[in-house]
Amino acid sequence: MNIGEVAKELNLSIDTLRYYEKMGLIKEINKVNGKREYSEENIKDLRFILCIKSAGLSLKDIKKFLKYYEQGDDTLDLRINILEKQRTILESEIKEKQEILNYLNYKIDLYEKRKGDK
Amino acid sequence: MNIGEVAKELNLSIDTLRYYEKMGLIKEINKVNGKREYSEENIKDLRFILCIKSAGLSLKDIKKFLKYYEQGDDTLDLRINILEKQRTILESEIKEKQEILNYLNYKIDLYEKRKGDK
DNA sequence: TCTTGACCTAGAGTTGGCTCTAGATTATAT
DNA sequence: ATATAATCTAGAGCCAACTCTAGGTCAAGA
Repeated sequence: MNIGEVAKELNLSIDTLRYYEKMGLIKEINKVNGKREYSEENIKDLRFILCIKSAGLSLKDIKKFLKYYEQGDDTLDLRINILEKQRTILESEIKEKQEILNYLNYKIDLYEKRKGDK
Repeated sequence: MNIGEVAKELNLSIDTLRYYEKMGLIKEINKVNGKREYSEENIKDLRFILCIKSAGLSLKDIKKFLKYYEQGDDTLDLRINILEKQRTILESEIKEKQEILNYLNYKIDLYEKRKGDK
């Protein structure tokens, strides 16, 4: 599969695919006549990345996660650590946004009342 | 009040104060011997900015909001619009993060189980 | 007088995750 | 032979909201 097909298949941009490779998220793609030729395994790797990415991990954490993943089951705890750290971050982001939302609702209410008073 | 005192009082950095001024969020601060001298009104304006900022508005939206604010009660609806748009954004961010969190919990569960199996 | 510390400016750098640009190469269709 | 489309590279640009840098001014204290 060439890069354009992979991009379409995975719903990523071509630039993003090259970017992930440059960042070392995936190993260097084999090239034929200077053009990337993605193997099934490459695609599987990319799908896995998108999967952990959907847990909200940064590319940096994804890279760390993959490194541990390659090292096998001895690193399960390390991988769990990454996910739990991410959970903590997400929980506090949600809490913060919820508080902002409450405040915003309060403000909107005030404005609506003032509008009624006019 | 000089800039350092204001920064301490409002818990902002000096750079941020100058930045807000440069961005046109607040009017130009009066200078004495080339140094900013903040009036009580300047501080009140800044507090108001921080107040709407805590509703999660971008600086761009804050600026728009302030512009309407100055124009008086005729712009109440316009201001409400800004706040409601922000509410919509916040709600969908929370929802999205909640979904990511659910997925993350699911992943962590899987990993914990695998750990138990080992 | 000299040093310290707070302030000044314009403009560059930071962050993450892309996205775009310019110029080159290659394969395919006419 | 040539036009088109897809690919390649290195490196710049984008976004927001700051943050930092370099080099300069200024007033007060020892």
